[in-house]
Amino acid sequence: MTVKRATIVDVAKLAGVSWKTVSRVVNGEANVSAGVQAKVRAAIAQLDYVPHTAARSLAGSRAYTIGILFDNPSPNYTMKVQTGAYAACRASGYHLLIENLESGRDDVAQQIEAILMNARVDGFIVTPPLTDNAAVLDALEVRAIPYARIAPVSFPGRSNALSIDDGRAAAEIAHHLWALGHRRFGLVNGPADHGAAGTRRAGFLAALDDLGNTSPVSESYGGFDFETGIGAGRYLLTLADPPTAIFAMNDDSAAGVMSAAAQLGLVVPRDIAIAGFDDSWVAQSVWPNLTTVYQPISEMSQAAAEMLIARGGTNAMPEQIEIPYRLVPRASTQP
Amino acid sequence: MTVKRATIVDVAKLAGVSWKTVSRVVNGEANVSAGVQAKVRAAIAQLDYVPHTAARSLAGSRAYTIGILFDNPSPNYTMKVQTGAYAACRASGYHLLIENLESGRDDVAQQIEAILMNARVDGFIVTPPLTDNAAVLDALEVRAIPYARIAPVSFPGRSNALSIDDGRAAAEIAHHLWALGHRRFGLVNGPADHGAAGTRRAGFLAALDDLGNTSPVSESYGGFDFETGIGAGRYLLTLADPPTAIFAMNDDSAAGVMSAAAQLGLVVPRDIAIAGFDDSWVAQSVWPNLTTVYQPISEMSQAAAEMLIARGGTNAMPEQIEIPYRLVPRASTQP
DNA sequence: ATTCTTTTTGTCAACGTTGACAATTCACTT
DNA sequence: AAGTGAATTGTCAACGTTGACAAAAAGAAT
Repeated sequence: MTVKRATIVDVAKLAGVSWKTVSRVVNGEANVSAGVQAKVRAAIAQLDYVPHTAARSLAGSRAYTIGILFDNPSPNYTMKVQTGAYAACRASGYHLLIENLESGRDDVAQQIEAILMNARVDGFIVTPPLTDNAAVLDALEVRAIPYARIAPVSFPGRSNALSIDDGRAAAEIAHHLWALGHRRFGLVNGPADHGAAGTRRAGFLAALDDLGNTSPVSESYGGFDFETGIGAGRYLLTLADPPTAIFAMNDDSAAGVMSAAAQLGLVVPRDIAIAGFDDSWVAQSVWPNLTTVYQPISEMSQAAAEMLIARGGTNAMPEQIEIPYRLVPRASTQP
Repeated sequence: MTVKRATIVDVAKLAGVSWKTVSRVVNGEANVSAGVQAKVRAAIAQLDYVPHTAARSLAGSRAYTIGILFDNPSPNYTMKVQTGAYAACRASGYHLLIENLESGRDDVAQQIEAILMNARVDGFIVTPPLTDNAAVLDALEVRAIPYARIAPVSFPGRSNALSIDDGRAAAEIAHHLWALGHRRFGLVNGPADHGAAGTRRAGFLAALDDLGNTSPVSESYGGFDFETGIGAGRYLLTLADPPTAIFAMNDDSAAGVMSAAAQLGLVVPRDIAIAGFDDSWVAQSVWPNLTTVYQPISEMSQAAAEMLIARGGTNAMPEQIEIPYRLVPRASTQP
């Protein structure tokens, strides 16, 4: 029924060498003469040989699998993470495993336990907000499971990490709005536990100071979602002296602010300029399209996966890599 | 460094039985006396024993992994599929593997080849639009890889499948709009290759006929995305005798129509009622919130995974399961 | 009691690969 | 020509589990 797959033994027989030699070629080990290499490669191609992952990971120490540990309410974000990691895995013949931790529940410890006990993985890519969850990081380290964090905020330097310069990106937003002539600003903060939101806020405020802004910045607090964005927007826009430009810390809440503006009869960007952060899918699904900062999520994720594949199994000597972001001006802040 | 994991041998020693007996208990095989069962379970619990997936799949025939084969531009959709499948897998100790096929490229055959050659999976969950891609289905069947399709349209009965009654759901939309007093209707079609869109269209039109509708339904054509939704909406709304209610075949394009309405100075739902399909994330991210049909995507996906896990490895005797949908009336069609 | 089933438990060889180590070959020195 | 060390290739035992089959124990039928 099923076509039986060729094994390393078949290849060895065809090439006229021992299996071990084939193994060496497959794994790119040194010290195999060019002639033998060629013979083996030809045999592999002829038989369509593909190593049996389960056998490899049973015999060796690697699992040939990278895991993603996530708990992100935003499907857009999560999918981007996956896309990047997937590309890296496919390139190296690795598999991608998805593990969803629900950190809102009260059995987090058990969930981690269950996941890590079962997971046969060469490393985990950890995404926000888990990146800043000490329990998660501890659990990984106790088991000596390598991991890389994407856009972490707390515990700098604790692990392999990929990030962008949130502060400078927010500052660019400030410059952008300032250049458009705005002088009264509003801010929609993220959830308290999302550290990057804090960094963005600081960068934004510092930049305004540098620019010589004197009027106080109105701040409102919300989650990172559409719903609370509406509330925050309504609050800011009904102040006695409302801002003419609002910076929301992510796109979803920016979309909420736009909705609030519409409900109040305000036209974007004529009456109010709005900027978000992430360049997620919403940014181009609202009208007018949202000015935002492109966060290279899949690039970060891809780099994370490559890192984990390359360094084969250690948390020692963590690497920190910064990936470039990009300001994306769109209609929502047009003059 | 790493805590060595207990193996089946350790458990057997502790319980005072042979490994094979432990294996039997772990796999829930029949013919193990109650007393031995209890002893073995106690030993397993005490040692935190978890079977080694790679070893199992090497020795046995199962891979303890379910794959998702997708090529969906909508992250929301894909994430829902994953969530459902993940729940089913976790419940049975299975792993979830993600494979992304890019059917837009011209090397589809090679991609399938590469994926299926490498994939050690007990079955694939296939999502639209791949569900209706003959090359994909053929490739799976040639290799005798079990699979279940989610919301397929073409090739009915060809495989295990999970679906909703698209036609009846669209008919309910028609009834809903009719009951609100609308008599002039517009339709935004989906891409030609998306069969479910056709089914929805047919159901919608048939229902209007049944209701005694006499005025012709204006149709426009678009993709399934926001961008083309705008174009379709603008077309419909600038007709000489424009509709008072528009049904777009998915939420993204419905959001586009709403945007077009806003650009034309029309107020939803006062001037124009708009309904979508899917109850995706956008539906609640636009204002006013979108009336739509809840598509139980993660339920379908979960059922698909359970099916594949349960029937352990065959495409014979495919099962067809229908999952209930739900009309979700929201503000966009409010009187 | 004795035999015959049936149920329960055990033994052993795969499964396809890697890692440790041994053996061979090769290219230089002397 | 022999000796040396390095480069290349080979052998064999794991890895942790399942499947096929054998053995033992327990029940049922005589």
